Amino acid sequence: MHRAVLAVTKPPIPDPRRTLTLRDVSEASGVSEMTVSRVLRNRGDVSEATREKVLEAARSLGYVPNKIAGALASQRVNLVGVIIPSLSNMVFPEVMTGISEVLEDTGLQPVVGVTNYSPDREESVLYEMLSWRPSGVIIAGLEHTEAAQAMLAQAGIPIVEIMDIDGTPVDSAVGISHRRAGRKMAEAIIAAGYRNIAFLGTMMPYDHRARKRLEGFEEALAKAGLALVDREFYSGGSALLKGREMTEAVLTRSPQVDFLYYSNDMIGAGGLLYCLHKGIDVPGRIGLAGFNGVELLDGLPRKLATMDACRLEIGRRAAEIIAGKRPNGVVGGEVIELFPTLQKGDTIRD
Amino acid sequence: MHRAVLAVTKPPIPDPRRTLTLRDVSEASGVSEMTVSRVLRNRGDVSEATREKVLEAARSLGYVPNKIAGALASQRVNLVGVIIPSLSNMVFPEVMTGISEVLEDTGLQPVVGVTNYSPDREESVLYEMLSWRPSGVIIAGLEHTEAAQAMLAQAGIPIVEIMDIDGTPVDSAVGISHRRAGRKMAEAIIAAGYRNIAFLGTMMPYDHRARKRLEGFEEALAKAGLALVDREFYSGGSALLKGREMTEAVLTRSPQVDFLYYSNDMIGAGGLLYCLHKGIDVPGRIGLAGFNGVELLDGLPRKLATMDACRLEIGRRAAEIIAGKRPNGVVGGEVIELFPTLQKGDTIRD
DNA sequence: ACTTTGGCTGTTACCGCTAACATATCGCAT
DNA sequence: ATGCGATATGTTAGCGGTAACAGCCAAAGT
Repeated sequence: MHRAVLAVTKPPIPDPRRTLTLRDVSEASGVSEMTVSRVLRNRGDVSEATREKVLEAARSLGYVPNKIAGALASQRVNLVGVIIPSLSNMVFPEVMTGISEVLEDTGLQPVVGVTNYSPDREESVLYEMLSWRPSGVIIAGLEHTEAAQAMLAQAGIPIVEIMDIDGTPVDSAVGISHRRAGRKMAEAIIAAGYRNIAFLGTMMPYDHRARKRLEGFEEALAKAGLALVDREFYSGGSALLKGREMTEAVLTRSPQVDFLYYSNDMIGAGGLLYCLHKGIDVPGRIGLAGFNGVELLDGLPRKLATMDACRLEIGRRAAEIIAGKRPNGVVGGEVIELFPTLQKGDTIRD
Repeated sequence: MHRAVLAVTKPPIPDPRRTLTLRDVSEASGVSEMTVSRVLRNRGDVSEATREKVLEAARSLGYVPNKIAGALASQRVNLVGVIIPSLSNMVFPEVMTGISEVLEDTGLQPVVGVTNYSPDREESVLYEMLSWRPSGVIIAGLEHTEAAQAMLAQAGIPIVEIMDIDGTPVDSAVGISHRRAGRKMAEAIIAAGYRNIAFLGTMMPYDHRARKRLEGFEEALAKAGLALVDREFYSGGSALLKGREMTEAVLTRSPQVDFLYYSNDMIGAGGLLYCLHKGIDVPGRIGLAGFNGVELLDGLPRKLATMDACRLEIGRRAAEIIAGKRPNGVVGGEVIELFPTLQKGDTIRD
């Protein structure tokens, strides 16, 4: 009834607060909705005169196209889901930078989801994202819940698992081998003559990459007939402060320790500041190393030994895969391994 | 033609890679699409038996609802646009945490856009976001391009401008007065007896909040008959390192300086490390202060004076406004001022 | 003059889901 | 039985765009 009336008598006072549609622009400019659509998307041939007219109308009305409708009709969504564990350490923002850089001129747009290292949260974030039918998904790590794995496999879009390649990806993967990274660091430390080595790191049960680094590290120690002398874990709080506290704890408990291997640069920096403050000879009496190569370290009084995680490059490569910028083997399923370089800094003796 | 055929003969071998729709679940479970829809959204009465049947079917098929279609049909989108300048300093991630916390149990989901402090980029990010018809927008700062202002005003959804309240918001605002913050810091510094004060900060022409802090700061200096003795700006690079370098530059150029006011904690920390390294008496010979209250500072050898920017709280309050969790004055247009507290730390003498 | 061509614009039928309403079903008081 | 309310399920008509195709018309070809 209501509608029937409407169909005959146009609503005389169109609610000014109602959101605009193509029809409004179409009426304002005297062409069909289709033509307006074409103008606004720069698609198909439209005469210059019409184009001007339409753009002017759209501008003056303040029309913002409805991508929801557009996406539904065209079955195309210019969104790329990016699922990462955290934003509060320096590592993922840098990955994001790499992703954005590449996506910038592809018309694709990253949408970030944060999981706080929780597999369940990851699963639900993923579900939420997939329900918006993105053009691709970039997700940190190779470990996911079974359901998440299934969703990724079923999604029918390119999936890139990033950061880590020690495992089997669902589709494509870009990252480094954390096991190898741990191993290499251990080898360098041993080569420098340190023998009483301690590990200090996060306790988070789901930080698989830190775990793998430690595994690789211990593996290499074992091969040299060594074992960790001590270990200390933390969770939450200011990483810099934790590094300081843990270092004190370890050095008090195990005075024979001559090397401290940290699972990330931030706690490593805390440890370094502590040692310097205590007047400990670094790297003579004690050596230190972290992981990541965060920019922050450049400002420290002494450069912490670390290993670059190739974060920017990982972001770039992952985005390139999603954007289809590569020798198209339609199947996907590409694994790109990057190789971090060891930076000895000033905290491992030569 | 093609379609006519389809209408009669169901496609016999449904492409296994085609994405599933409600219809698939409906057929698999023998009820109407509408009932499936109801089950999956927990809306309306559905018998327990049917519910089970449907959920089982959906699960076994691996069905993921299409929110695009859902949003279009229901005219409801559970997304909140969050537009911020950067992710690579600690401040916005913390705001995000506050936002996520509150949104968590409202069914709303934050979607982040990053502008890199570029007004044009902000405008286009905003346009992009609005085209997805979010339920609300949280955007950093009060300064936007004219077009962006217009879009925000027209959008017909709650808008919250955050971080800053020195200006006129489009709708609601949650933040602190950076002018007042600068003023208060100056007053504390003067009260402590420092007289030869230098400013070290970012050069970014669009960091309006840093600018306002400096304005407030100088205002208070002027009131006490003082003026900045020196100033130094930077852009890009590792903030910690820049802080170190700038500090060296200033102290070399203006040896009479007895206080260094930094526009953020990160460069302040760099300056502090430099001074300690040089054996300068802090806060006796030279005092230092930053801004933000970042967690990082807890790990420093000495606590830098700073002023908390209430980031977490800002995020929370903004999200609450969007979520409608407050004495509903439908009009919106609420301004919430938060008051940062001065933390003198160990770098301003008593 | 009569097609042909190609540029420009309009028409139609959906995209996958949900609001609103219609209908069926059942138990139970009357 | 009859009617009624409450519960459970189905039907219809879009949401606001776009793909695909159809139509129109002036310039060009023969």
